[in-house]
Amino acid sequence: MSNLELPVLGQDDAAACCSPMVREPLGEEAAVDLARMFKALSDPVRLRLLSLIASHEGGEACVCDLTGPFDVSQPTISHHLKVLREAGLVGSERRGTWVYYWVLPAALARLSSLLEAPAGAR
Amino acid sequence: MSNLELPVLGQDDAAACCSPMVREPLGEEAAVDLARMFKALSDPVRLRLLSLIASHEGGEACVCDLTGPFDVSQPTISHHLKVLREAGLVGSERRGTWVYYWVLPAALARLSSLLEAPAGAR
DNA sequence: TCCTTGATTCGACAGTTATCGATATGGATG
DNA sequence: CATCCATATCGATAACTGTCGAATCAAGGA
Repeated sequence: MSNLELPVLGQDDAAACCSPMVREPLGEEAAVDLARMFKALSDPVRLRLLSLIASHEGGEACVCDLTGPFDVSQPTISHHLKVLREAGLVGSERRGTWVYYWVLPAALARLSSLLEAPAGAR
Repeated sequence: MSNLELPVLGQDDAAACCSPMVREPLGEEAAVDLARMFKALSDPVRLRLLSLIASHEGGEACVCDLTGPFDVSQPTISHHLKVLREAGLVGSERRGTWVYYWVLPAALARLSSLLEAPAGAR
C-alpha cells in the first residue's frame, strides 16, 4: 500500500535482480538517486547510528538509546537521524513519549547488491 | 544444522563471514574508515565513473574513455578519480601516453557485505 | 493548568567540497 | 630539441555540511 517505487523485493534474490554496477554503466538518473543514499552513509556518526539501530534488540531503538554513545549534542543526533530518514534508510514513529527508529532492509539490500563484484575480477 | 544464532539466516556464506553492521554496533574507528569510503561513493559523477571503469572491457579504462560521457570538465574528472583512488576503491597506472584505472573488488566487497541485511527483519 | 522530560527545529558559524579556467608535467613523435 | 596530446595540479569561488546553543513542540503527570 505504502510502497512508492520499489516492488517489495525478496531478500534472497535481491542480489540477482538488480544489476551490480560492475556489469553495466549506471544511468545518470540512478546515479543521482544512489549517491544520495551513499551520502547518508558517508558520516561516521550516521554509520554508527544505523548500526546501533539495526543491531538493537527488536530491530528498533528510541532516540534516547542513541544519544548516549556519542560525543555530539542531542540536536546533532536528531539531525543525523533526519538525514538517514530522508535518504530512505530508516523509518521512524512516535509512540507516546519516545520516538523509535528502525532500519529499512530493502534499502540496504539495494546498495549491497549494487556493490557486489564478480569473483574473478582482478 | 549448525544454525548459530539467527533462526532465519538466508544466505549462508557471504553473510556469515564479515560481520554486517546489522549484527553488532560498529566501532568508532571502523566507522571513520568506512565513512571515508562511502563518501567517495556519495557523488553521482563518481558512482558513474566507478561503474564505467568496472564494466569496461578488460576491467580497466583509460581516462580518455571516461571524460566523454560527462558534462563536467576534464580537471573535474581527474579530481573525482583522485578521490576514488585515495579512498582505496580503484587503482591506477600510467602506461605510455595514457593512464588506466581499475576497480579494487575487495574494497567493494567489504562495503557490500557490511550492508547485507538479515532476511527476516522488518 | 503548569511543569518536566524527550525530541525536533532554528540560526549561526567554521570547515569541506564540486567545479572551473589556467597552468604544469610527462611521454611520444617529428 | 620543439611540439603535441593526455592527465594532473593549482588557485579561486560558490554551495553544502556538521556542529552547537537556544527556542520550540509534544506528551505525561503533579
